[in-house]
This record gives sequence, C-alpha cells and structure tokens, in this order.
Amino acid sequence: MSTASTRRPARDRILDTACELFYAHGIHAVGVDRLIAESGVAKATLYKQFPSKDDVVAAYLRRMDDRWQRGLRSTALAAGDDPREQLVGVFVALEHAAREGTLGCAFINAAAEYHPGSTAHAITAEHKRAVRAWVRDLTAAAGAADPDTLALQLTLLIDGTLAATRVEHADVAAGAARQAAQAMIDSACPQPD
Amino acid sequence: MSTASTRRPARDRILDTACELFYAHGIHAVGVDRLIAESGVAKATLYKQFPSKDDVVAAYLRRMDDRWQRGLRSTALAAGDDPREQLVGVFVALEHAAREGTLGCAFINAAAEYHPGSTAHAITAEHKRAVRAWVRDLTAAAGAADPDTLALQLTLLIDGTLAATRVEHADVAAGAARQAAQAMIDSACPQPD
DNA sequence: ATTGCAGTAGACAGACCTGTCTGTTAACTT
DNA sequence: AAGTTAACAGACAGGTCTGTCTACTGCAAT
Repeated sequence: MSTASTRRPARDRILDTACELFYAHGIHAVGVDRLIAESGVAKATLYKQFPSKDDVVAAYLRRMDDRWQRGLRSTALAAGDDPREQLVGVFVALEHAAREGTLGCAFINAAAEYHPGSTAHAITAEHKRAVRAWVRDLTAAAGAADPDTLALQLTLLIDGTLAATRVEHADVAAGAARQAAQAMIDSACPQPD
Repeated sequence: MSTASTRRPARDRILDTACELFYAHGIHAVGVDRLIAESGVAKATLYKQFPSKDDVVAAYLRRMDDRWQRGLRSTALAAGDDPREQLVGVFVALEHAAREGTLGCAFINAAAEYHPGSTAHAITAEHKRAVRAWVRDLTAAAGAADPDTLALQLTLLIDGTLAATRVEHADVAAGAARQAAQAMIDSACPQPD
C-alpha cells in the first residue's frame, strides 16, 4: 500500500504501543499478543526486533528515560538562566503534567512489579541516579550550602508528586509541591543578587 | 498433628503469604498456585475463603492499610504529646523502615499494576486520603497556618521516600526527608512555647 | 526478471493462569 | 461412638502466556 513508506518502522510502532500500554496498565498485565495486535505488527517481527518480552520492557524503560532527560533539559531551558528558577521550573512542569492526568513515574511503576534485584529495578535505580545528579548540578549552581541533600530532598518531592498523580488528579498536590520546593530552595541557597 | 491447634487459621496464613509475596514481587507476578503452596493451604480452602484472586488482593490491601494506620498511631504515641514532634516522629519511623530495607508503599505498588479506575486504585486513593487526613489533624493541632497544604506537602514527602526505598537502600534519603519535614513544620507552625 | 529482505498472518507447543471438582483425612461436637 | 465440619491433596477444564515455526506478500536493488 502507498502508506507503507510513510508508516513508522515496525520497531518504533512496537515501542509506541509498549509505552502506551505498559504505562497505563502495567507490564505484566499486557501480553505480547495484545502488544502486537495494537501495534499492527506480526509476532515474528516483534521477536525479530526483540529476543524476548523482557527486552521490549528494557527498551520501553530506556525510551522513557530518554523522554525524561530530554524533558528536564528543555524545561530548564525554558525557565531561564537562573538555576533556582530552573529548579522551580521542574515543579511547574510537574503541575502541568498532573493537570493533564499523567499516570505517575514509569520507573516507580515498573519497579513495583518486580522483585528487588531485577533488571527493571536496576534501570529504575539508574534513572533515579541520573535525575538526581542532574538536579544536584542545579542545586550546586544555585549556590546551595549542601547541594547533595537539597537535590535529594527535591527529588523525593518529585517522586512523591509523581506517585500521587498515578492515583488521583493531583494538580493541587503538585502546586503544593512547587510551593514547598520554592521554600526549600530559597532557604537553602543564599541569594547573592 | 499436635501443632494443628496452634497453627494460624487458613485464612490468616493465606493473607500472611499474600502480604509477603505480593509486596515483594508484585501482584500479577504471584499466581494462586504459588500462594497456596507457600501458605500450605489447599486450593479449595483458598477459594472458600475468597471468591476470587481479586478478593485476596483486596484483603491484602485492607490488611496493609490496617498495619499502616496502627503504625502511625503508635508512632505518634511514642513521639510524645507535641503534634510537631509526632509529625517528625513519622519521618523517624520512615528512616528506621528504610534502614531495614522496606520495599516501598504497598498501595503505590498495587496502583502501578492496574489501570486507573480499578479497585486497586480506589483502595489506594482511599488509603492515601486517610493518611492525609490523619496528618492534617496533626498539622492543625500543631497550629499550622495552612494545615491542608502542609499535610499535603508532608504526605508527598512520605510517598517520595517510600518510592525511593523500593528501588534502593534509602536511609540517607529518609534522613534528608526527615530534615526537610522538620524545616517545613518549623516554618509553617508558629511556636507558642 | 530474479533474488533477497522485511513484514504479515496465523498455527502450534508447552508452560502457567484462574477457578472447579472429587475424594480423603483429621478434629471437634454431641 | 457417630456425625459434622474444615481443611488437605491433587486432577482437571478452559483460557492466556511466551516463544517458535511455516507460508505468503510486497518492495527494492541488482
């Protein structure tokens, strides 16, 4: 058919569907059959692209990680030059996400389905470490007295907000988180302006 | 055998095992067969006590809710009479839990495995509401200017800490959370002493 | 034109899932 | 001692899971 050349490659379609279904319903709740049915791909194609379902899961998490890192960076860019404002910008973005009805953190969700020590846990831990390191760079740039602790506290607040958005429309919660973050940043960073 | 009379009733043994396995491995990852094998119960017994696996899951969550509420109350009792100290006591308890290697919040974990709108989500939302209401009573008693917002912020911090303890040994994180909570409480509650 | 490649469609195997059913054993009650 | 009840052991049904395999289709490049 004529749309064949314009259609996204099979691997991408699989991952598109995986992101949608795994994120909304959980990983174990979505079988390979449903995955291929909704992505319009033959089973053999899926197993050619990915040796097993676990590899689809890993690729799903890696893609989500990419999205997050990209999102964080563009959020910071949009928030201006002041690292303090960039940090608060992250929480503003969370507020928007909560208003749109996000379904929580894909990594926390994935870790919930697996025993500690599993690959999903490892990828989740790695993602959290990366985000925390990124936040830590900002808290350090903001001149925080103890950038590590402040970064830790802010990421805990982020994770709490994300967890809340999984179970309810948490725009109020996200607003409260933004406000708390602002206060924590203000009190931890001596302002030299 | 002679231990039969001292043995816990079948229903309790099923729930004991459910708490252990569902919490550690996730709900979908644990089948009924494994449940009965590890609790030493016949399949017919399980299906006599619970109409379906979903009912086991609901009972599991209800028991976890009980445990939490009980734990919160005894934590508050142990922390003294001052509501501010009781609030901080919750975070001290989280620190202990993180040190023992807790596996996160059973409700956040359960919600991650189901689509929004499911029973697991409803029970989770109800649990979170109850905890938040309990914390709100304390923030009000502590004389917070805006007890609702402070309660929201503290519960977000709690959830974030719990989410972190699922993916890593988060004793440092829990300590940072306690410190942040202390600061938030101090700045939000005018101290009349 | 033909060869190769990537994808589609779908049958199939074997394991595991939930849930039912039949029988047996052991304890408690009267 | 007899009867009742609860629990045990495990076969079984019907469905779904992951993963493999065969056969067909369309496109692209030589």
